[in-house]
Amino acid sequence: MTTAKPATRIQKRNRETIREAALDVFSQHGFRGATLDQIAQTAGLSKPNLLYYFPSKEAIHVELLAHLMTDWLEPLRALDPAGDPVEEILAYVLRKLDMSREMPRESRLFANEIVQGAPRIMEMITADLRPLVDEKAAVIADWSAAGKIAPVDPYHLIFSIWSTTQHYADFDIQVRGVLNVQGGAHFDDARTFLTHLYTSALTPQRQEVVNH
Amino acid sequence: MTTAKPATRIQKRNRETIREAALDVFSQHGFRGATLDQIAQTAGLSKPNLLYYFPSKEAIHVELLAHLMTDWLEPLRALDPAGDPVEEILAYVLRKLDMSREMPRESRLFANEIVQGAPRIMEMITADLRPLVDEKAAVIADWSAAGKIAPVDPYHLIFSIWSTTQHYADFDIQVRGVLNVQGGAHFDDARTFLTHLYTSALTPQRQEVVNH
DNA sequence: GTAGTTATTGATCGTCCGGTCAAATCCATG
DNA sequence: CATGGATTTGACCGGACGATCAATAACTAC
Repeated sequence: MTTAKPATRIQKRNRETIREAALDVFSQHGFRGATLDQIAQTAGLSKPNLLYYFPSKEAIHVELLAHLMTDWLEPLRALDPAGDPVEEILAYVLRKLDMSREMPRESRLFANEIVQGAPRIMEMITADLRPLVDEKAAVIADWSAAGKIAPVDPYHLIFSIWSTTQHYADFDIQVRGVLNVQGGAHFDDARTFLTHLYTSALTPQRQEVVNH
Repeated sequence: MTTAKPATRIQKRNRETIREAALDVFSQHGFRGATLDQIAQTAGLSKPNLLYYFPSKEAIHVELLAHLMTDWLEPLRALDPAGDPVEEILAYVLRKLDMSREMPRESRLFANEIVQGAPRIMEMITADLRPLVDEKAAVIADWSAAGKIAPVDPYHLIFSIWSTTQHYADFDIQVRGVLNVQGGAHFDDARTFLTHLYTSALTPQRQEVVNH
């Protein structure tokens, strides 16, 4: 085609600045609650200048969601069918928990969108998320059938992992309100708890005969 | 004071109609995303008529949140220190799951608010929620110490119960997108899974000596 | 039925917000 | 340092939205 985008040095810098600011604002207020003025001010640019780099408010939002979906699915993608079942799932849990601590804005961006019916990313869910979950759920189902982990519904297991880990990002304000803490110290306790929760739920009953 | 509120028959009916409509709209679009016109249309009233019964958009929202907080805490309040520990906690889990199926709008209303930093209900969290959680966490901690349930962090146990159950209401659209289902049949699978999850996590290791 | 209160609404106000545009400024290249 | 494209911005537009108000309609009590 006739597409030709040299992509200036200034363009790269400003588009990234805008993405960063938009992530801040969108994750905090949701799509409708965020304003271009807020994003512009956070980015240190003027409002018309935002719209010089992105065609619309929605375009910024969609780009953010699309760009982040990849990172978001990476931990599940990394679940290795050849690895030790309990270890693999536990590694997935803890990786997700780490992401809640390190990328709470991204988590909240998705949470905002999905709670409100995912009007702008439903397509991504069925096109990208579902196939991946199907694939990994099959792996987990195989592990269950082989007696390598306790028999569990793999889909609901995955749902529970998403919810328990993302809770610390999405409901951060509530967690802090209840625990009355400021920093991130409670993530260690969460780690310990979730390790216990999933270890006991997944470890097969007849542990003594596993290695025979 | 000089407060005197006879509360007309029409007032009762219309205020309730408005609350119902507002719950619909706020839970679906969040506070900022909802408009008075939407609420008015859903309620079958004119916009000025809404504002005859409530002083402002925010007043409707706040009243909803305050009114629902009580219902929301009831299941945890019902956790009986004198009951069988595992049964009590499991009953709490399943009650919360039922509420996600039967009251998804209420769940999403809170989710929307909390994800965005709980600007309008932070006070309720520290004033109502925290004391109750503290009280029940102490009960659970006692059960742990007495060896009646496995040793777990009571706060993070409660967080996990909130997140796993409310997930089916708040992230409903994602759950349906992944499972490719329409009705509510998956709630049975969720029930089975969560029963397994919390039974295995809470049952003490040395089960044989429990009754002696 | 009529007086007085309660309820309803069309019209309108002021503000906010997404988006546009023309003019001005910046900047890389010859 | 001149030229042409890239970048930036002040001013503005049009629609949406929360809220107000005066006027009308409906209802209640006597």
